[in-house]
Amino acid sequence: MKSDVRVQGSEKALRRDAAENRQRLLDAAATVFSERGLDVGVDEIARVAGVGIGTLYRRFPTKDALVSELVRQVFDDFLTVANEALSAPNGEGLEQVLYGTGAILASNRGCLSRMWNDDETTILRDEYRRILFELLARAKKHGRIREDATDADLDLIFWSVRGVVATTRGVTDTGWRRTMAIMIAGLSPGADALDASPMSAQHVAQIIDNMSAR
Amino acid sequence: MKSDVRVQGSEKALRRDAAENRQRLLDAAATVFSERGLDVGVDEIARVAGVGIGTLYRRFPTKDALVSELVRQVFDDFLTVANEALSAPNGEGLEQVLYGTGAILASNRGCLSRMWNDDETTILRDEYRRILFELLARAKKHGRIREDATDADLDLIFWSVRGVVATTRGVTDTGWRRTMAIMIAGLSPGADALDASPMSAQHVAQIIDNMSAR
DNA sequence: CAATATGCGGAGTGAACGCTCCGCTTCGTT
DNA sequence: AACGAAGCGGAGCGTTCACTCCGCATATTG
Repeated sequence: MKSDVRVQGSEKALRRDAAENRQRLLDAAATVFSERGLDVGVDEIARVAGVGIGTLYRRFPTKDALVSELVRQVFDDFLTVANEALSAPNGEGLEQVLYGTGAILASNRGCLSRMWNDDETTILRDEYRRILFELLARAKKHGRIREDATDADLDLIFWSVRGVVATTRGVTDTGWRRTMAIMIAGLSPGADALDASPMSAQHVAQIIDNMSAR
Repeated sequence: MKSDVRVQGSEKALRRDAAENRQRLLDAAATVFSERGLDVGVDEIARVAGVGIGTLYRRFPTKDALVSELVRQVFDDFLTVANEALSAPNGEGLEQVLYGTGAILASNRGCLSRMWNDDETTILRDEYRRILFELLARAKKHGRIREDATDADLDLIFWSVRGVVATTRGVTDTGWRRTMAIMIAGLSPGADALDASPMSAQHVAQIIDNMSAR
């Protein structure tokens, strides 16, 4: 979703073979982490990518940095989906972005457990959440979502679906889709009154902080 | 929830000091795993329990065995809550057991990530699920839950809440409670039609198998 | 083509961690 | 009190895994 290797123009361009290898490493890492989790060793990543371990470490200072880059790309995808949903009519954008987010989560299982963020990812995440909140407001205005739904409820949907995706692995997509449908139905105007108060914004902020902390 | 040390009467009773140490280890493990996750080393568990590493390994053959015992106790608690809910009137037992389960999950964060099961735990789990399904049927009969809700939806609630609990850590209980409320509302008769088909029983079985596999 | 910078591979290093082993201690019994 | 069985501690072992280092290879420039 972003092919230029340079970041903020501060790094020198890579030699052609080096750039290729970098991409192979990212592809290999995405595949292997998805299929077998983040505990797979770096040597396995290098092997699948067809390069040496040294090459991996010349391109990514630590294993965490490699994972971070993958996470950054996932958030990049989230943001793309969110921006597209902004064009949806009649307040339908919220549902669109939620299902889109679920689909991305489902195809990036490997990175699910480590969602903490570097500075760049934090920016993407904040922008993504800002758009989600805007879409929630629109959905309310069109009567698709109940008035007492809160921004924090969207975070709950995210964490819930992430949990279901992590559990259902590659077995089926019906699990997270059904979860999404149930939660959206629970936030629709016709549903019963909710028997629990929403999370406070302070709590949400603290939780997100914890994720970044490690 | 079960103080006798013997299992199936096949093991000899422990010496008094040994039994004490065993309990201290379980308590220490529950605390430490809850607060810092399952990656904490066995030496730390032993240190907190105030015993040597050797003592830990004389009582539990592997670290996994120690975790398994904790998991078994959690499922024991699930089953207790489920049995209590069977006495609830007017089909209210389902909500009771769901919130009870959430509370147990929230107080056992450490074991969340490894829910795979030994034989004994599998029995507890199956019985627990059987009761949940019974309570779902009753809730439907009393018009508290929509007719098109399925057994598998209860598994989704479990996995969702577990995901939220894992994310919200010790910050707040409002997160998982709100999630539960939203999902129950989504399964209430008044809510919108669900925009997704349920998980098949086969898929659920496969997913649960995967959890036991490792 | 020559010259130089950049990149490459993978054996090796150090740290973390699960687990074992054995000399010493404590408990329970007679 | 005396004795054997059971328990205890923790140094140390083996393995795993992230990461480093350096002699060789390749791309790029002029």
